[in-house]
Amino acid sequence: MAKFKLDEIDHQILDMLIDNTRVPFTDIAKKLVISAGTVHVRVKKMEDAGIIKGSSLTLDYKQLGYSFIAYVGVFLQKTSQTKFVLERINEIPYVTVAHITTGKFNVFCKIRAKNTEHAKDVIFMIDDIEGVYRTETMISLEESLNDKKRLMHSIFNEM
Amino acid sequence: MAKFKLDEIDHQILDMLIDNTRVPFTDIAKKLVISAGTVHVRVKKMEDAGIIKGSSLTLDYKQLGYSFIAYVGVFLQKTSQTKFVLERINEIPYVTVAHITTGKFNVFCKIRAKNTEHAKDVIFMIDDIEGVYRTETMISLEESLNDKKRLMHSIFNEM
DNA sequence: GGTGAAACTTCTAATAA
DNA sequence: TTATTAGAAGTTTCACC
Repeated sequence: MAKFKLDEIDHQILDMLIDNTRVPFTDIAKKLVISAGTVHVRVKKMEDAGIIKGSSLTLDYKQLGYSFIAYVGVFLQKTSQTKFVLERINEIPYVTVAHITTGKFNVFCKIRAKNTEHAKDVIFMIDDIEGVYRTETMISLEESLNDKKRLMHSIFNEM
Repeated sequence: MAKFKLDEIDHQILDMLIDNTRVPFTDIAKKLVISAGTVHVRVKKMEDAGIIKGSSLTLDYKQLGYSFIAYVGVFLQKTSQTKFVLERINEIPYVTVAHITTGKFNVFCKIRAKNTEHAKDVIFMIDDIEGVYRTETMISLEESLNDKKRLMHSIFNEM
């Protein structure tokens, strides 16, 4: 993970790919007035450097029947159990992301479920993990994802 | 957004694309023993139906100098201001996702910042929004993302 | 629905600058 | 480092199952 300095061309390439990973390199090349070979080399370099960790689809989970989102704060009996509990939590597929946090909770995670009934099952799974003392749930009534592009622009414009 | 029934082939296609959106359709076709044309048509159909909302790169934000993650709970003076405040919050590029929630907070969001100093600025931006009464921050010491594939498998295996 | 092949487009690696 | 190039590979359409 060597420190890697991105230049303006790299930013522009990421800028096009972050919205649509299947944009042809020839399109990127045309827009940036460079060759497709250069785009290819640069993307490869960013992949090798680990800046680009991968690519993924954005699916409509609502349409797949998963419209329930909640955050679950987890209290542990002992802080030393954090790693163990985190691992168990990450085994639950309905947990999309988990954190070790400062503040009142030891672990904090986001879950995605079908409905309240299903969410209850998921929360009980968490409650049942050895070392978990108590959980506190916060239900999302509406989620708004912010465009990754905007964060990227902020990052680039100050580098 | 017509109800759209995915079959086993669709699942397999998504399964391959979710890990790497640039997998050639010919590779998918080979693996599923169907023609590349079929893969193409099916992906297009899922895009048209909105199941596939898009594709995006996974970047290493740590390497880009953004290693700070926190969740910020927002208390409002009046619940009626929720929509307005949510919009203002979403204008901040360092906010990656925001929710309207039940429970103690009115709005709950995730932020990504360079460091504690920068996070302070971001939190102050939120505090400064008209209608925001108070915020409460929870700092992530460690984040572990769960594999999307696992949620997808759970979704598919029960449909 | 799906196929297979044709026509077209894109990728990639080697070479040259 | 970047550009060019050419052969390999991938995409997309379409006539036909």
